[in-house]
Amino acid sequence: MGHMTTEPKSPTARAVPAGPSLPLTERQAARRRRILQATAELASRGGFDAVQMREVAEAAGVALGTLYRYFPSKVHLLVATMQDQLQRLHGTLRKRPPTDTDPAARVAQTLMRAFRAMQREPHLADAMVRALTFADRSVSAEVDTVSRLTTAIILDAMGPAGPPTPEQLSAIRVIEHTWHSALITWLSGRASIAQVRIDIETVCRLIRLTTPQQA
Amino acid sequence: MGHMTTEPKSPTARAVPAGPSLPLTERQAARRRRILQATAELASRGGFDAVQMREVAEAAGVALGTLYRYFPSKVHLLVATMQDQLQRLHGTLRKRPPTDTDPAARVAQTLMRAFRAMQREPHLADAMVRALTFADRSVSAEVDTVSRLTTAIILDAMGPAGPPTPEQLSAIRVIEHTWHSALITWLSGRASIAQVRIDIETVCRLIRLTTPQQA
DNA sequence: CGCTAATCTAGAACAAGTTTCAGACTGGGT
DNA sequence: ACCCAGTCTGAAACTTGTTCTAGATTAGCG
Repeated sequence: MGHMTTEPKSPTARAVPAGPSLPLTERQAARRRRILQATAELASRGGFDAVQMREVAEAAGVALGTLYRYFPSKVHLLVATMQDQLQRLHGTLRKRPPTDTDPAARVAQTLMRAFRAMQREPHLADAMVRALTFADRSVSAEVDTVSRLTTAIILDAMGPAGPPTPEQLSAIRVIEHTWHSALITWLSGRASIAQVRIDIETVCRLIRLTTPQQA
Repeated sequence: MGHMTTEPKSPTARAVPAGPSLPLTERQAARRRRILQATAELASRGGFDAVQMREVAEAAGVALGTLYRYFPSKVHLLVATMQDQLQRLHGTLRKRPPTDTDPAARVAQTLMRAFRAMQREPHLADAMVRALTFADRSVSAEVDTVSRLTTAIILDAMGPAGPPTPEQLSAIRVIEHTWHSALITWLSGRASIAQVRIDIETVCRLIRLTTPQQA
């Protein structure tokens, strides 16, 4: 599996960062898109194991070395894919926000919607979630981005509140923990869909604890 | 990384199961012990990546093939190590149960004690927890054992209650989710020790919700 | 003791992630 | 049009998990 000892790249080594901060050539942006699409397709077919770097490279019409220049490891690649999918989901959710009046219920509703999306592509979900929890320090930044995206989605679901209190942020972190871990147990066949729903609903009660003020 | 397509072993292939159900020779039990110890030592030194199957085999004085007969994959090996360590921890905790009167606080206290144990061996914790969350269906049974052990520890901490209600079991599942996921974020450097404590304390409030009867 | 099946060992072989390298290609600046 | 630095390609090499094989060893049994 090669090493991966988070050492800073030597001064001459370059990388192709992800953010729109760096000016990518049109061809480069296209390459990146093709890579992510190939990854999602392979993942949808067979999950984590089916995403093989050589196959991704070939499917994207790119040399193996190039793939590694864009994404320094398989885990980076899959976490980037998750960013991509999450962004898409966020957009979808914005269009049809949850209907319930209770913030806790809205969050649960939103997460269940996301969960249903994953049920439609369980292999893809497997690849992304496994990568996410397997990621080591060298992927911190990228995983953090995913976490921030998830937080944003939950905050959106909670409704048009002002700045969240520290207590609410704790609750949200715990909800995210539960979300990821419940997904894992579902993906590895140790929990049913119903059980995941119960866990999500259970943890969402924490939100109620932090917003005791009633309408 | 080879395949791992959970196929039933051919009728002639044997495996050396773990449970005390199977009568292991003394030599075999010793081999198994040596393997687990070598694993823990290597893991303590350098975490998941430092546990290399060839090295484990050599350190345990066993052939590579034998190692694979006892533990069919690296993940199996590390999950078994976690079972081992958890059992040890459970014993230790039984001796000095938490002191607080509030069940929720007792659970939090217990988990923080476990967390402190992990802080003493962060690399070992890394190896075990990463294996646990990376495990796929072929390791379900073993991971489930770990989960049951964890549940037992939490139930112990909650105190001498009768059979837990379904609601309490949900809360416990959510606590376990949070526990695993919070560990992951700590191990990958995305959360501080303080933050893990807050998350644990936050999620433990769920217990209070399920035991409203006061003393 | 001597037999047989199961187990263990040493080592080669294979698979997939990762690294490396020499040469072709591209984009911008002159 | 020409040149340079940076990029991309194709292919080989290396690492580590996993599998396979042929031959020793061991455990139990008559």
